[in-house]
Amino acid sequence: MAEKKLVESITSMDVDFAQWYTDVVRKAELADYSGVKGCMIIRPYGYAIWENIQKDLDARFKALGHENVYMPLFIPESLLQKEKDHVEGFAPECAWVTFGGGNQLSERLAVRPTSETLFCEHFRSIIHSYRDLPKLYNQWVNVVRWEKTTRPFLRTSEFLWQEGHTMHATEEEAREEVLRMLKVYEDFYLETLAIPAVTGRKTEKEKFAGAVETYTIEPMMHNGVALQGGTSHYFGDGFARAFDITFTDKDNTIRYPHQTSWGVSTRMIGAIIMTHGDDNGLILPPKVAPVQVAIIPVQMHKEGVLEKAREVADALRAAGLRVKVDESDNSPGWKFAEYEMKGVPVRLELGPRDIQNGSCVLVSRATGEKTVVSLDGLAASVQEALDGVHNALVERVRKNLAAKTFTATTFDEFLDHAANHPGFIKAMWCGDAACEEKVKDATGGVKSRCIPFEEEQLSPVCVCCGRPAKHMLVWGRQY
RNA sequence: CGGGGUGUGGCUCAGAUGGUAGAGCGCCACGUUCGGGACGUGGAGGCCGAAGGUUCAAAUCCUUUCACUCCGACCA
Repeated sequence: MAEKKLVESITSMDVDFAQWYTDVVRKAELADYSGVKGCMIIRPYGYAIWENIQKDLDARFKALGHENVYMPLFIPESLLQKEKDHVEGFAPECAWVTFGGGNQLSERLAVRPTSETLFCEHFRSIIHSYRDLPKLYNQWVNVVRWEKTTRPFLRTSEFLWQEGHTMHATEEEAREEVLRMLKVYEDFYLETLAIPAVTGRKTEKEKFAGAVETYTIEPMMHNGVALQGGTSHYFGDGFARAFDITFTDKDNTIRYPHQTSWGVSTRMIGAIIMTHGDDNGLILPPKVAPVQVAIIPVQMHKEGVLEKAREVADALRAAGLRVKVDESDNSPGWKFAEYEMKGVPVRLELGPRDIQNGSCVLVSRATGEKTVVSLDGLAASVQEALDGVHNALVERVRKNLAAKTFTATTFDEFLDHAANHPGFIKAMWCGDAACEEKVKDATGGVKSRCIPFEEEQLSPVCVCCGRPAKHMLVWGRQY
């Protein structure tokens, strides 16, 4: 991080974090603005990250028995209205189709903001017996939510995500599923995205529309602001009752199944940018980087340089790595800066000198450290370096999270942190939504992130009202 | 939805008191270069976000509108 600033075209994070973010998004060619309000164009480099995310998560879902399905893009209004809390939650953000083929529709159709209702309608027709349960479904789709203000990846009117929807015979089993899937997200964030994060349960005030309980993963961005990084909901049998989904149990009793849903979105790409990036641009976790190794031939007009570079690339590819040789006629210096900006985890410099020595220069994007490595057994050295980048990122995020997590036992202390120390605040809470409201007003936007799974007993009383505390909350500002 | 900002070649911007568009970078061609954003020569590219209005004349003044962006409220 103490590297000198090489890319003049990116605004420094310390000067203007928001501007830095949009600079990185555009300069690294992740996304571009489109002619459609609030919607972005995800460019090939950004989309390739999403594809890698999908591949990894999809395998995790399937390993636990989930099957992929596809539900319609449109939801009839009557269907959306079956569950009261759900409608109220989404009504303000719905886009409606009122015309089709030049004719006004008899019933308008919502462009899906989420698909609980469609799944419920389908479940009603396919669930009849305990033998039909559980149903473990997932879909990779786009959804539309009419947002007031948008920002690439973090909040756009249309975004891509996966939504898992499951039905279970018992509450116990459904609750296990909810926590199991949150754990999948937590593992994925850590193992694949190199982002250690806080997990826990949302308060009543912050939970999903229609849910009994909402669990969340809350990564902290480099600047101390939280991002709701994924959610897993337990619905009880509320939707099942609203949609009249029943099954006959083993004891010949008719029961309502218990439901869950869980999702993560392209917002995770925003999380990657904002947790790992630096003033030279993006830093991609090796597991999702579209290009893991950029090979820069130096003096490539010299006999044998390009050939050797291609040969090295092929050897690395054979070892399962994603490799790019930049044969363009830009100068090596330009290429160094370019791949740093695009966050390629490992760079190899290969010139006549190296070839003569049977070696090349390996540079880590995480640390900037340059080492000379032998071309013999290069794949192993590169893999080691990629692991090194992953670990360095995890360590850096862990430190940032620790350094920017504060504790408050009095309201004054809380206000001081909220005003002067960007990050998370741990504090005790009485359980009353009124205190959450009061904190939000007093601090200009600090909200409860979650009741973490690992609570501490910081004080016997609520930091806000002084009544006996029920839980420890993690608080923070959010994107 | 409230408050602020910005719209001029692909990008960043310059265009006082209105007179019909410039620069740097990028792009294309050729040549020389190549170990931290190389250089030379030549070339292409914009009626100034859009619509009205004032004027002999509008990138410039007025009105409206749209888009983007930042800060709030709302949400993944």
